Amino acid sequence: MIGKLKVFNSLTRQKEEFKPLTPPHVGMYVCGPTVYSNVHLGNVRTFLSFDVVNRYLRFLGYKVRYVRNITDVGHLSDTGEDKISKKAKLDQLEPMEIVQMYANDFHDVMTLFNAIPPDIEPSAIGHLMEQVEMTKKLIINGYAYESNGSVYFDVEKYHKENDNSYGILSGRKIEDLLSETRDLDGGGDKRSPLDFALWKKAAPEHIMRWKTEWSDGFPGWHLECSVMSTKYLGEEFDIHGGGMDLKFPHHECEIAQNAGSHGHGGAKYWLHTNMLTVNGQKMSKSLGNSFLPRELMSGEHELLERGYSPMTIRFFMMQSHYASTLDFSNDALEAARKGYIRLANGMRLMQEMEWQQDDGKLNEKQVEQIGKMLDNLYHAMNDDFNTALTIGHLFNIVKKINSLHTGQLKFGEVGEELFQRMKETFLGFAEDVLGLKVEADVDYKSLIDTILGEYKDAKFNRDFDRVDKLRAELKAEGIVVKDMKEKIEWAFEE
RNA sequence: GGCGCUAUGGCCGAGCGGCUAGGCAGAGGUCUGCAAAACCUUUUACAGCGGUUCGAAUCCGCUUAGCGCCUCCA
Repeated sequence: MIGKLKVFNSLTRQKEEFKPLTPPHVGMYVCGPTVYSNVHLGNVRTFLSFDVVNRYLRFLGYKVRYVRNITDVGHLSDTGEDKISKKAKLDQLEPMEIVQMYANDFHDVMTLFNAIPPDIEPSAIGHLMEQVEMTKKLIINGYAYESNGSVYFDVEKYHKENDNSYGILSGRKIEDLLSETRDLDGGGDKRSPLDFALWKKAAPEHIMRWKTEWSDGFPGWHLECSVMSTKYLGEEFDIHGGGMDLKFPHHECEIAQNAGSHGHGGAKYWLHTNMLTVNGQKMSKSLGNSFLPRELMSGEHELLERGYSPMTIRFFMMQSHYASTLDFSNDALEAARKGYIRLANGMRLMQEMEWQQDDGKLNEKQVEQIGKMLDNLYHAMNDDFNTALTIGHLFNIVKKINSLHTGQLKFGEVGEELFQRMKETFLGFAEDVLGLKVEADVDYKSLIDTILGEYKDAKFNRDFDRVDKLRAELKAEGIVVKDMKEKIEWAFEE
């Protein structure tokens, strides 16, 4: 390994050296989507950011257990209804149909963007028992109380008895919160407006409900992440990630639940990704400015001039740091598209390029320069996963690749050993770490048509050797040419 | 109102005390049957006003503009 990995820890608000609790193992939990609708690009950005974190840790040799949940219950909308059941009612479907539909969509989208799936993808409903258990434990420990069939977390009591630690993550002061809370959804059952639900009694019309000793109800949103991270990663684990907007109250409450039930706050390092913006404003479903991945790819959106491929979008996102906001615009996307083509061409050349001895003599200056460029890739990623800088360094290497390709730089000047290292490192960072791949952005149908045009000309000229050759070459690719009376057709070989 | 963040060249976007970021766009050149690509060179910067320092996009203060969280949100 070259240098040390440093991460910006939201908990301490500092960049810290990353030291796993039990190396070489790393436990990472990321808050996944609530599957009540299609994921939008903002969601995608967060998951792609953590995809790179996961990839880089593995690249460095860590054995990562990556857990990312699916929220299928407990997440309430502003009207106080469960998001899933609300959508189910609207579409006249079973809540689980909604869950399945959008979870499938989410997975499809992440696959398109070449994200590595998590090792465990637990769902909230699948862990109801555990949630009930944790709620009981919190009651026993005195940090939760039952009120009218619901169970709430006693924030102030927890705060007093645990070093005033409510607000430790988000930097909020409990007094400020108290003086400014707005009391929504008739929380008359709560002792304090700061308290949050662990278990909620279901209204009669509520479809998703389970029987417990407290009531027919459903679990609170914050609880699932505490339960599932603890179950699969332990009471203490390495990394917890999520979008900035989850920092408060969601993650703050998670810490409180963890500490309240077993004495440990959960993760050692908290990583938060920043928002994707459109014209300077946060992309969100509620603001109505969100883009669906599909819209971006097809270009069917009023703000878009054309469609962009998944890798172009991935590249575009990697060009900024995960903790900075990233603004979406046609110009930025178009620049990314061209930039990505340049990088992809470099990747393609590098994949195919093999060492060859030529008349070049080892050039100290080149060797040093290239060696430094390769080290820089590590330095950039080690610095809190700086993918933007990494890409900058990759482009510098692309110049060298192109020069080798055109012969402006001789292989001999680089030397075999460095060349092999260059190939391995360059492709390692581009493909394995950043998760970029060369996409065949070529319309194979028009390619076939071009070849068939040749075929037709050759036939017209009675150049049957050429005709036979073209037909054989296409057949080798699994395509049969069919000479019809009026035209020439093709089909996949059966 | 509280807490926090950001302002970099035509566009995007790194850097966060001295060392060419990078991409896109623009200009010139090399190469080339043409075109493209590639390579080389090059023009536009650090919101404003003060301060700290031998030296500041980079640290501190103020001003201005914008954003986020505080309420569902990745």
